[in-house]
Amino acid sequence: MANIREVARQAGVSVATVSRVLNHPESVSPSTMKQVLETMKRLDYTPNVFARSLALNRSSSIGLIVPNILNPLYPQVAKGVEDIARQKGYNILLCNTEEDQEKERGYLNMLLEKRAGGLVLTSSRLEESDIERIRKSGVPFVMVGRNMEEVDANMVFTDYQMGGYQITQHLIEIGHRRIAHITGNPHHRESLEKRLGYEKALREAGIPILDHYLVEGNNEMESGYLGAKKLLKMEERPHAIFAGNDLMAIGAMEAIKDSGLSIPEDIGVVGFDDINIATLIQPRLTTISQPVYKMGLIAARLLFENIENKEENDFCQKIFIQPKLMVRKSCGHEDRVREIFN
Amino acid sequence: MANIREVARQAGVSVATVSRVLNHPESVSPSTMKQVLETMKRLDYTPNVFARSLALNRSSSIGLIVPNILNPLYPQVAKGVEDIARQKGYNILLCNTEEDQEKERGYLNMLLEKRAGGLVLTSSRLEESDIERIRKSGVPFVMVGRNMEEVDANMVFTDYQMGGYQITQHLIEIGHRRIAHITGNPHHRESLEKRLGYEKALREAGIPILDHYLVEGNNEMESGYLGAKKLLKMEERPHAIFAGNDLMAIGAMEAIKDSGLSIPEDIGVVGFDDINIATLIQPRLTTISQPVYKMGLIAARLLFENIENKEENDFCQKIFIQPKLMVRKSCGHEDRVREIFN
DNA sequence: CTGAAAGCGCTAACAA
DNA sequence: TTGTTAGCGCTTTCAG
Repeated sequence: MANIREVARQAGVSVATVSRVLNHPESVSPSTMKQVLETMKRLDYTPNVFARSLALNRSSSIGLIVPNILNPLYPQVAKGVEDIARQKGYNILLCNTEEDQEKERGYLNMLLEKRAGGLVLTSSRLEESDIERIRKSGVPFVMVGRNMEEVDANMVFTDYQMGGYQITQHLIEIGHRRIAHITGNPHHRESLEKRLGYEKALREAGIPILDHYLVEGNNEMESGYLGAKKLLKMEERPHAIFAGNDLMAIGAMEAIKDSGLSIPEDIGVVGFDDINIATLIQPRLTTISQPVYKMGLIAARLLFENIENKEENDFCQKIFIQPKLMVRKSCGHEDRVREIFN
Repeated sequence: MANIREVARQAGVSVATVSRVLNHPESVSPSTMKQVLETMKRLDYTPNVFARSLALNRSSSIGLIVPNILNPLYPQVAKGVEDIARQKGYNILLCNTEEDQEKERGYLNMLLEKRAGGLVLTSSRLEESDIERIRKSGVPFVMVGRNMEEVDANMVFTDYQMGGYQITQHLIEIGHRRIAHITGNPHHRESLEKRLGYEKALREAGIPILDHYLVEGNNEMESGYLGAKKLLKMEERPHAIFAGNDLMAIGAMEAIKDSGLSIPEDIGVVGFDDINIATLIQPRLTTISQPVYKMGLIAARLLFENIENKEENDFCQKIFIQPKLMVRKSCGHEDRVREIFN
């Protein structure tokens, strides 16, 4: 493979000029420019990325950290980020943490060592001190799906509390009173916020908040199944279950079906996320929609703004996305159903 | 960040020795070894990957090319590959081609330029000449989910023809006679093979193969929807539809439901892949299962064998994985149902 | 077992 | 506008 020196030699210029053609084309005269470009093409020259990265001390990769690539939410975010990154000539380093903070920290170290050009952290479990470390490293980053209020950083997220509020309120509105909630990992801010929204809606409606209607899950389908089983055993079986995400809602639906009950006649179920499966299962799942693909796009654009103008971006943006209630059939109340599919 | 020179200085040795500690520990005396290791730890030293890559002319990234990250099949493969890569200290460069050959080729070039340590190509659309180019570049690679018989390369794939045969035969066995097939992209080898299996089963059963029962799809859900719509309009409506993958099967099911028909009473539907949604929809989808996560693991292991012993691996492996028929409810014949989700 | 030194290919400051 | 040259940090011969 030809290198820059060979191009320079054959084009009859210095390596600096060749480098300039690539990096500062405005500072090269049209004629030499043409000369060099032709030689490059003739020799099928491609700059060595390692050498370039070494000299610049940064790479053209975006580190993308996701908690669980098997949750259909994240491939959508990934696609959003990737679509922008490709345009910019960057590529994606995929890091799947399996909701494990240690793993996530390990990946973070790796990405910092590899001097990723930028970072997108989705539903990150990192602590403030980790974030501080990223900032110190100078690598631009954006957080998606997590609002760390106390931290000054670029973020794109939805209003989870609002979402939890909206969907609980909807359940109340259509007549449910005994409403249970299966939370995500209770240590996660998002889970807490969804729950706060849930409680707020209950409180406003004058419905007592019952501890035993609050079941702990972990965002995986199985925990929804288990959580629902637990709820179904209760003497005062809930009228409806609000699961902290769609995966758990689907698990809950399975549990309900397995118990010989039907949805929504015997018990309503709603979720959060609006993953694509939500419209494919029966009954279709009422849920809160977040435009995840778009959030990926937005995050990536924001990231590149920071990569490209490192200096002037000392002000962080917190981009708030309004969640949207998708009323389908799993919550009951047939006449309010809006069909989504096709 | 400390560099190798600083470590060498503080440890009172040469940079070469420090490098040796990292790369050829067997050639360093225990005492200096200890000395150097301690200094490294004290200075919190991490080798600069760019410099290393530049010197070695290869990186510690695995390029992973997938046709469509939104198809739940591929995140599973990705996870398989990633799980192995992480163990080996490699990371994943994710490339999503959207089934576009040009895009795939673009990514391939990028990965070759970036001197990826290895490549995993899933359901690749590349041509023989592209494969030849990879081989020439010396970058080890493994293909997943595509069998290029004529090409000598490492491959992990399932027997698509067998799968198509098995599932069609099952449909025949339980009484269906008019069986239609919605193909994947007809230019893809896998689609062709599935179709050949379908035709073979029909032929063996003495059922005529009808051109108009062969509808062209493209592996996306919508094409399944459209394909089924087309089939439902026919005078002699098919008894069952074999869709080339689960996504299309789900699309077909939607179309059937939209037409007011029921599955499997009016018409049976079967798919291919056994993505996780298959057990979540109603009726549960009869399909052909491939252990995709495991295939990812196998492919990655094979890849690292090649990365680690570049010389001695001049023999390519073609790893054939037997597909498995998962009989559920969408094909009809209740009494043969085996439940999967518990 | 260890050290000196020559690259790996590129960028950018400095000079012209 | 262009060229010279000093790094960037590491690996690996080649000597010792």
